[in-house]
Amino acid sequence: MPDVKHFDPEVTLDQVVALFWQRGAEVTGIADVVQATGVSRSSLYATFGGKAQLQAAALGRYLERQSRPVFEALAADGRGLPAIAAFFERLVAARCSGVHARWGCLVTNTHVTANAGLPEIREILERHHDALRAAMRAALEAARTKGQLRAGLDPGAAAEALTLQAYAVNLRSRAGAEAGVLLAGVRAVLDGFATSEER
Amino acid sequence: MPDVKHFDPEVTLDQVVALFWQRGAEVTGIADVVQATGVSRSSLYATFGGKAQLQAAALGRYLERQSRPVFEALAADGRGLPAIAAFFERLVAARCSGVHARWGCLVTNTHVTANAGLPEIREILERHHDALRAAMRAALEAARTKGQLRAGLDPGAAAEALTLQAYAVNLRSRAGAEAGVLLAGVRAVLDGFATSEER
DNA sequence: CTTATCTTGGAATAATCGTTCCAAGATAAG
DNA sequence: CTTATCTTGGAACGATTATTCCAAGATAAG
Repeated sequence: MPDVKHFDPEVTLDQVVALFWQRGAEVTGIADVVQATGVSRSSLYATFGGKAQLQAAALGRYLERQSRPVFEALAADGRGLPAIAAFFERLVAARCSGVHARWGCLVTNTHVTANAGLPEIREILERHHDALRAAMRAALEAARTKGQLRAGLDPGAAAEALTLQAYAVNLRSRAGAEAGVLLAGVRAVLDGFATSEER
Repeated sequence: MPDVKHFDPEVTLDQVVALFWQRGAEVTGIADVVQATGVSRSSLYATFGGKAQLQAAALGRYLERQSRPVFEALAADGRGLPAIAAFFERLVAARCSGVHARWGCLVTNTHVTANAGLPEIREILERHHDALRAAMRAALEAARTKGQLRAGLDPGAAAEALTLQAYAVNLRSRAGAEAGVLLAGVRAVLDGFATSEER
């Protein structure tokens, strides 16, 4: 008997992700969301509950739609170091050019926001970090079996180092860093993990 | 003949730095500044001009008082790789424990804020980046003369990589990352730059 | 002590914040 | 087509935003 929603919450959430990603969630008001999505305040609150929950939902969706596929591709790529290099080349390209140029990464950006301390947000941040580090580690293990890694390298520490590099790329790209500079930095780290023959 | 200020602008600016650094400038209102400093709105506006300029002034002061001394110490330290290691050990300690634990770095945090695009802010961000990278490069050159670096290492790219690592340490520490994990990541990068005898 | 000049406290501004509320509209089952 | 139930548009809410304004207070020179 009841009425049904006049909009698609999935589509709306995608629009909210874009909004929070580009402008920043803290400086984006509900009025902005209403204008960008065409959905009224009432429907927004009835569907998502409030800004904090909308923010958490958008962050979770970003992780699933933007980050996770790339992480899984990296973890499944068996090439070793070339897979990691390709990951960073795609990352830098996505951060510095194209539709999302200079937007940074929503997860990285969220690290610095005021509500980063909330348990619900912190959990997603940690999930993102663990997923990326695990993917990096898988790629490093593949590199190891192919004899691409120098002796004595700790894969866990190396995976953490590469994950940190990715965060920094996201951060600096939003502030206008040049793609070439970022890639050179990444390449230096990667070369340090390789055998002298591989680099 | 005129009246003189009833407060010390230098002291006030230091208090503002602490406020913006810990809480974030975007979510800190002028009312918060008034309460924390004890200086009235009128005096604040008469002295600093407005929030945007207050923010730029605080950022500039952070760079001079917090960052610059450490950068200069790094650049002047002639030990080479141990100097860089010491820099990161102090950094991680300052970010994860003590008075400023989990505050991150004001400059790093500002990369993600909405007004990071303003020319006045962007300039300070770039100044900070150049200063840190130059200090890293100086330390790497010292390492080179001491024969600590592996053959074929590009000092510029390596300096950029280490600078990026520092940003990531700042970012992740604010979100609660463990000191040991951060140090392990840094160590992995540093080891990759060293000769097999040095690491 | 008068006076010129700056500073200060606090009220007031208009705009925006997230959120709530309710009447009007839309839906689909009976 | 009636009716029960949800959705929707939009007004309204109190709180907070950055900023402005002005009278009252404080200072130091003459």
